[in-house]
Amino acid sequence: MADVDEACFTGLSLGLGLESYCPGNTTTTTTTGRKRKAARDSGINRPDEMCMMTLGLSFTPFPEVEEEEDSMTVGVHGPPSGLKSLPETCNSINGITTSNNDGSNLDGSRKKLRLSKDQSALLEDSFKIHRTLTQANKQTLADKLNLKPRQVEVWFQNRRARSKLKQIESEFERLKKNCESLTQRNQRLERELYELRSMRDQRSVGYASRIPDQDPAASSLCPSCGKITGGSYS
DNA sequence: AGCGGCTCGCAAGTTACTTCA
DNA sequence: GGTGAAGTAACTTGCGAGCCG
Repeated sequence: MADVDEACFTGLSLGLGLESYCPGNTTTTTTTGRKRKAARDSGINRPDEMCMMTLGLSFTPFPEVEEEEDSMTVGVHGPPSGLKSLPETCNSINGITTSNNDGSNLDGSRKKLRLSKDQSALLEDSFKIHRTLTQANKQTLADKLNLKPRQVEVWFQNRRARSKLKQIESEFERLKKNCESLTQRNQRLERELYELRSMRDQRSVGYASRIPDQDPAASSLCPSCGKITGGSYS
């Protein structure tokens, strides 16, 4: 059964006009259930819509272009480059379906939508309010933006990921600066310690015979005056 | 109450496409 | 025009939670 599911989600099998696939009628594993969900989110939630895809393959979108490969693929012989660069908010150009409902071209290549500034802005605004989506929210946004709910969902997932990445990066920068600062401080203190030890050694030359060697850790710097405290010769 | 199957949402990681220097 | 890097839409996989029989 899983094989059938797989086949139904490839452009090739659709192009061959396999019998229509009814997502709700099959007993599936968790994985295929997920695919079913993805298909539903992409707008394929009715068997008749699967049939529509097959029909969509039955014409030649750009008949003036000779086929270069065995398979009839709209992606390969697709719209003129001028059209292709237009911002597309749906999967059709001049009413001709150019991609599968899963967002990929019929030749199997992935079709990538570029969100407009307005779309991005609205999604950003929504993200600022809530980082996660409710079903209703998702549908509302999708309607507003003329996107599929699945696309809104994906955008939020990616946005959360980007947000987390930036947070990690800024945290890394903060810790790096902290580390640099502490390193500098450590170097400064080591220099001071070295100087103080030198001073102690010079002073202790005269007392060497009278005062036993002190543990450097036993003496410490007075934070207010900077002098050595705790030593017997301060 | 406990169990198994299913669905759903999410995070993490990856792929592939677009844009820009 | 070609190319590599960066950005990002879309995808895959795995996991946990909730629901239901």
